[in-house]
Amino acid sequence: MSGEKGKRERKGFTNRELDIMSVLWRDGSGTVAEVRESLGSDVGYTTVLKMLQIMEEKGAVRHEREGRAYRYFPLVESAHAGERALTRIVNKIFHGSTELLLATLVEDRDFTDEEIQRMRSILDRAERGRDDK
Amino acid sequence: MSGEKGKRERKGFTNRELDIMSVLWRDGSGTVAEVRESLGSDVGYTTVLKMLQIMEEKGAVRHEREGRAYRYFPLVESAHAGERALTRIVNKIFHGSTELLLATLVEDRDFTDEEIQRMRSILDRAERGRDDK
DNA sequence: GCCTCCCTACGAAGAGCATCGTTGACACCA
DNA sequence: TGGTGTCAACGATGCTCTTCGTAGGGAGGC
Repeated sequence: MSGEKGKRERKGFTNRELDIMSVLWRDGSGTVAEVRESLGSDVGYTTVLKMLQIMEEKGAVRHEREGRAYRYFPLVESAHAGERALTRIVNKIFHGSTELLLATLVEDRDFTDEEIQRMRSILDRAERGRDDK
Repeated sequence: MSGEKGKRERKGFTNRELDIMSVLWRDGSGTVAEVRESLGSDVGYTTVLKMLQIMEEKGAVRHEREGRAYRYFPLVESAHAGERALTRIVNKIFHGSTELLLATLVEDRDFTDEEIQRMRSILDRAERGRDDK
């Protein structure tokens, strides 16, 4: 059994954890007060602090001292979290069909010509990328 | 606003609930024994039964008698659950950018020419669909 | 010095999740 | 008719999530 990374195996974020990570990903970092502010503040200061402490234990964030306060930084990358979440959804909800996911994604959403063009480009790059291998 | 609509507000599925819904979506329906079989892992019969009973309370499934057993049917549609899950991911992880989600989705995945072509078609239809409005 | 903020640390509490043991009903059959 | 197997109902348990109250420490004002 591998000495995997001492602590907990990352299993995905809980709802609240995801709220907090979302803020850190967007802003790059945040103090407890800043994160709390961004959350919309129907949540107590010590609650946010506690969550960040637990998330640090789990290896999702780290902190640096900044004056008397701590500044928290995300350690898990959003792309990685997204990949994990998407894989789960594809498998559990769309029976492994990425196409079905894409169809659901674009349904009920409106895009501009530019957005659709950029999405086509993403598919083009994927195609070429595969060929390059 | 007396609102609150009596029943539980659907808040998304838990991990185990999603495992079970996935089986019901795939097969259309299932008895406790069938679902348990499909889950493969080492989960007890009464555990599956209990989960299904709770999910029925929450309005996610219903059951019909079949001989001495119950047959469970999904009430929530997979497309709806998928839409909800995707919205959450787009907002929390990809900052509202569907394009970023798509880029992550196709990255690290290999597709055949046919799959990519079909995904392009999905975008085409989305474009025409918008124009029709 | 002492008071008032602002910060972290600690622990507890309530709710929800996931699991299973036990019980009782019923049917089949030897 | 009594044993065996399959089923739902119910309650309990241990764990995680989320929340916050309270305590303690230091900086700055008066």
